[in-house]
Amino acid sequence: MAQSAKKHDVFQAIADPTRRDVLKLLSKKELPISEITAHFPMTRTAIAKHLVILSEANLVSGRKVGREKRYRLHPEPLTELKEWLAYYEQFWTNKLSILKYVVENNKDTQDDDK
Amino acid sequence: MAQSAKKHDVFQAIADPTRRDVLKLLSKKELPISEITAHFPMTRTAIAKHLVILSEANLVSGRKVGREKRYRLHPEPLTELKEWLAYYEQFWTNKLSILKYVVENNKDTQDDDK
DNA sequence: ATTATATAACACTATTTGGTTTCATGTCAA
DNA sequence: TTGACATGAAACCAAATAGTGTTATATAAT
Repeated sequence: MAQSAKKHDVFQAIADPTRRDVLKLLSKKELPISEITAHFPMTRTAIAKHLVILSEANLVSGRKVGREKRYRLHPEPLTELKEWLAYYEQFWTNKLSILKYVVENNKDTQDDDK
Repeated sequence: MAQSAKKHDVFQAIADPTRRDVLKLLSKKELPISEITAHFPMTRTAIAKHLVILSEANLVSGRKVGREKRYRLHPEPLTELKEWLAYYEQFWTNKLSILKYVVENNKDTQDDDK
């Protein structure tokens, strides 16, 4: 399957909450699809499709180990996000009210379930 | 369709290239829909829908001025993106090739480690 | 070799998305 | 008031996504 086909970019890849959670999971360690699936209320096939999208954005890659395929995180494409974001930082680095916003809306969606 | 303010989050809002371009446009100055539309190869209605999505993510707001509605940028919700991204910076701050890339493009690498 | 397991490959459906056209409403200016 | 302009809203359409289930293939262990 296409690993470099840029059908999906990093912006689309992280738009989905499930995919963000998958990335978070894989940031801890390499995992096979079945183990990833165990953390979500959906089928393995659905997770596999999410992994395809993440792969197309080059955010993850899979390597076969025996009969399972282990996926691991590739954070590099996130630099594109950071680049994009950098442009807008000029608009808040001199606005202290933003800090207030961050504190009041501290919605970090990281779940460290394992 | 009930437009609850959080139907679209910032991640979904910026997933579309057109919407990212709209944000960039509005970062220069406040603009009415018709002027925004002039920059894109699509109808005013399509742009209006994108603006609804951006509004739901609180990335833009519109105020009526006479018979036109001027939209302006609200960069604050992008901090959520920055927060999310900060978690992954740990994975490339020790990868010097990436750091080099970022530095060479004059992007500051402040880390909001959690 | 047989069997159990992990993943791949399809086929299908429902929903969402991004876009259109059409029509209605409201505002400015002559 | 009338006409031009700007927006809002609805109905509709095509394509892409996200999900399902089933079947096939490859590998590991016995």
